[in-house]
Amino acid sequence: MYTIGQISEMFDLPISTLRYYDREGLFPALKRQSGIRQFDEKDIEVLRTIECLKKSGLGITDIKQFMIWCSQGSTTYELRRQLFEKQKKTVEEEIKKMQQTLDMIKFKCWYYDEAIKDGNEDQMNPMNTAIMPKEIKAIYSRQHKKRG
Amino acid sequence: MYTIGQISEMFDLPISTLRYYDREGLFPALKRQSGIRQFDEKDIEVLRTIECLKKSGLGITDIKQFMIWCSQGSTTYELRRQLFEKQKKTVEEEIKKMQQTLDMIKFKCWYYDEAIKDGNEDQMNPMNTAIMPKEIKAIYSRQHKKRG
DNA sequence: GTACAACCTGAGCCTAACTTAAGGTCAAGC
DNA sequence: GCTTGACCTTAAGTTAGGCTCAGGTTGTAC
Repeated sequence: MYTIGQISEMFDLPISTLRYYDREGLFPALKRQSGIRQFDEKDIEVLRTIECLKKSGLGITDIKQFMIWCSQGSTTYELRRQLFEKQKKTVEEEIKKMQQTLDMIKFKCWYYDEAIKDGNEDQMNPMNTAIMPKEIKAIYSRQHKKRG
Repeated sequence: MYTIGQISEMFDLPISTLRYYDREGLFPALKRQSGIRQFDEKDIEVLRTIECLKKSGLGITDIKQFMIWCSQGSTTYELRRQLFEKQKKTVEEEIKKMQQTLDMIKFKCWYYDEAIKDGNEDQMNPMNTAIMPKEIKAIYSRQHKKRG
């Protein structure tokens, strides 16, 4: 059994955040002793899960839903599996987008290296597509509809 | 020359967002005709840049700073380059973390596949570390300090 | 029996990035 | 000459994910 202060140290999370999670219903099984929260191993597992789900981009309300499903036993396995399948796709998509953004940034680094060497960038043209390698330009232009 | 409505369609951004960006000073060179915003090619380039910087995780205030640097000409090349170098590292880090999260999610998918087959998950143990492959467990356990 | 730390609650505050509401201008079409 | 639609402004509201603070309780040490 751990107090909120011990858990706070353990996970390096502010006490206020843990209370907030509890208020939002993220610890359906958390016990109390004359008002004071008592965290056991199961609550620690729950907190680990919260951290994982948060990292994957889930919001507090979705995490709450997941915790409710957990407390409902094996009838919700399928729902929980679906949640993770969906989240898998989301994260995979996100990684792909980040990779494109990274390519863009790498181009910008190169661009400013050149600009510093040459000293001839057009003042209000922070993204000169004319000199852009075309694979970068493709990513860049994907961000808006064609005109005309 | 484009109106705010045309730009809104072009970039699939709400008009309110474009006005918000303008209010925040993200279009230092935007012109007006009797109050009405007139977007030209340069403003479109600026908006593309805004979208790119946003994707890389930059906040509005940092983007504004960048736009100010752009309007200050070649004396700020170095500052702008540094911004992108920093951002490159940030995005690379983020991709790494996302990759770990993805591994975790993949494990969860597998876990629920098994649970659905066997029907024997421990009810309040949403993350059973005992059956976790150890490379996943390592990622998972990294999230909190050791106890005892 | 009192000092002190650690806990509790509820209400309100905060930031980011928008969004909505209320009220106003202006040109075109009928 | 009035309605419609696209534009404008300022101010306030929203959502997420917390944080802070005032005021109160609990438990252990001396």
